[in-house]
Amino acid sequence: MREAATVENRPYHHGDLRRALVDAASRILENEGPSALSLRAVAREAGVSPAAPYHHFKDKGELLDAVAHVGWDILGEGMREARESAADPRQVMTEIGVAYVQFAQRHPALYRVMYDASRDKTSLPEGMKSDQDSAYCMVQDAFREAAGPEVPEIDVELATIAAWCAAHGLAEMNAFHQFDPLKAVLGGEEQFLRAVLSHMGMFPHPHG
Amino acid sequence: MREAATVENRPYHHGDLRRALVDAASRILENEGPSALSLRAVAREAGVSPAAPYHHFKDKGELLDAVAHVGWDILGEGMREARESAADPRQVMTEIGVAYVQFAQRHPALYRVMYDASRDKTSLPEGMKSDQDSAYCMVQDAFREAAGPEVPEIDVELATIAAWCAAHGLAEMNAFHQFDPLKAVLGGEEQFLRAVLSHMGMFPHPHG
DNA sequence: CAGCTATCTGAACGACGTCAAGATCAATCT
DNA sequence: AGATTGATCTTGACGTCGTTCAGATAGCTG
Repeated sequence: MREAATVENRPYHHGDLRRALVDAASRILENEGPSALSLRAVAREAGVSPAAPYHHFKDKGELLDAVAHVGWDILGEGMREARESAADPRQVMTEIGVAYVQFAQRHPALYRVMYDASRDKTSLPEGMKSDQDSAYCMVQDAFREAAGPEVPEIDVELATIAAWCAAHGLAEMNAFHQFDPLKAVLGGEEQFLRAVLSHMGMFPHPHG
Repeated sequence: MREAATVENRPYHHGDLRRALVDAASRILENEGPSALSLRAVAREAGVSPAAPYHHFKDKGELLDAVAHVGWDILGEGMREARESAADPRQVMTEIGVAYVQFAQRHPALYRVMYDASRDKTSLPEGMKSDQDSAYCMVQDAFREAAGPEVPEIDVELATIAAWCAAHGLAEMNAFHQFDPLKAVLGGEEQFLRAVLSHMGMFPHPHG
């Protein structure tokens, strides 16, 4: 019978420390922000010594990769839901975009870790490349479907990249309190997001 | 007669340490990357003790703010040049966009510092807010001019935000080696940038 | 049961951001 | 001129960090 993760009668061997560390890191990230996310703090939160994580991760970066991995999982799930909740198929892209940006807004620190993990790396770590690809392919498929077979593949590719970049940019800007006054004028976060997205070429808007 | 900045007959008082520190920080950022940018390393590079910077900056963050400040200066200059080099006024936006993304591509670490400096801050530091605003207003004016007087101001605002976010997203993605294979196919960085920008609604493209 | 290997601890190292106390020097006041 | 003041810089220290290594512990295999 396995307990939660924090602290109990602490057997010498934890049993599932790897998962516990990732959970602890996510918790710290959410509650205290990225500046509090040290390896030692994670170990502390998980109730083990500062050196324990090194038996499950090569270094701090590899832990963050694992955290990023679950981030991509959650984001992918949100995008999938958004795609299937779209009434008009012409609006699939917009709904996916909203879901994407809202994810970044709800988990700003995690979102940042996800991109930091893939930055400055010549080759992405094993699982993450495929996670990222799966989300990317979702957008690509939506474009291919909306465009029809006569549109050349290179344009589908470029449109996907354009949409991804635009969403990423909006996500970063929006997640870190820019544009706050304008949000008030437009009546809320989501209104604002949809308004901006509707000004980007690849996110069709409902009313004309 | 003032010498360069690194190391010489080192008088006890430096004379212009503040500027020397910012220069040293920029140099480290460019040559060794953001992970090497510690306060101590900056002091070392400037030839002073680790505590010396604290007489010119409240903490490390304030030094980075100063570095970001010069970054916005350089970026603003590049955007200004791009605006004036645009032949067709309908393409001003595109040229500014290219200049923006190319700046991030040439100074990836600096670009990151510029946005890190404005993140997680309830109120932006003195000079930076105005620097950022001046660049932002440049884009806004370009849109207002291109749109004409019958377009409501709120749409100009939203289009500006949309363009800014899109450019920022492309800048981040492009600066950190994603999409490398596609660049090869399209025949170079700038070709790629223009192709992606042309798929974003607010950057008009020349050929049709 | 003995031994092997994976897992975890404890202690240590160098680097970091930051601070307090003292040294040094430029400018100002008398 | 000489004394004083305030800004600038150094020295030394504190606590935290990432990381390593030798040794303790415990689950697994024979």
